[in-house]
Amino acid sequence: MPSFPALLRDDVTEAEAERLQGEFKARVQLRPLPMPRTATGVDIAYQTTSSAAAVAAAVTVAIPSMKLIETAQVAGSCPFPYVPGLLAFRELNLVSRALQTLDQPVEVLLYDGHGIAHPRRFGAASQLGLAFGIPSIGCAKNRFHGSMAGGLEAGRFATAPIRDDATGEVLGVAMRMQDNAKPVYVSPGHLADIASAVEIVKACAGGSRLPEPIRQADATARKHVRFFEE
DNA sequence: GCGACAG
DNA sequence: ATCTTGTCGC
Repeated sequence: MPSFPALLRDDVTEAEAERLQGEFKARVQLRPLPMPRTATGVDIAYQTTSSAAAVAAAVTVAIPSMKLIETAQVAGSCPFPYVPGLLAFRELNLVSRALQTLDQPVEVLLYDGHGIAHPRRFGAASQLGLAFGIPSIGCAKNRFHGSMAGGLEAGRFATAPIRDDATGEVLGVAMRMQDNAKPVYVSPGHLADIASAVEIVKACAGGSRLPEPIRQADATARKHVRFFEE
């Protein structure tokens, strides 16, 4: 059960959503997180770009074997529009419903989006982790807030810091999951720090560009979205 | 005013 | 995010 259900609402206005982020962002905690035994990836697949029909999936795998432990998926709607900075209000309601159908406890959440690498240091990964009081890590496919400092080497697991353009504060890292692959953007969500987040995402590396828990959640969600449409 | 803009 | 075939490469 979530500690802060308000962070999972999808029936708020944009103004209310921003107010909620401002109210809760200070409760995010960054600290070392010991290597967990499992990681749970979550993702959503939509039937249409702008519409609400979607399927959320949660997949728990063992670390470091990446063997499947449990998977859950739920179909529903995401009525809140996509607004840069407010992704949480579009996705977390459905995501939370998928999470609550898991039988096994969740040790750390890997979210397909940013954590503190966000204009208000409160991306969807942070909001999800805080809502449930569970450690979370953001792992996004594209940069959103901040810029990469310096160059990024070509090899697997090469990293480069992502820092706030105004303050210079390091918010996360860009990291290649495979040689020469486009990097993913890793930032702490909640109850983890940058170093821990990087080590955990590394431990979840498989053979693709995305960490295995997220790749599997993505695959599961789109498979079911397709099935529900037919 | 002109870009930038997670999914 | 999603619409989409073949094609280049490991």
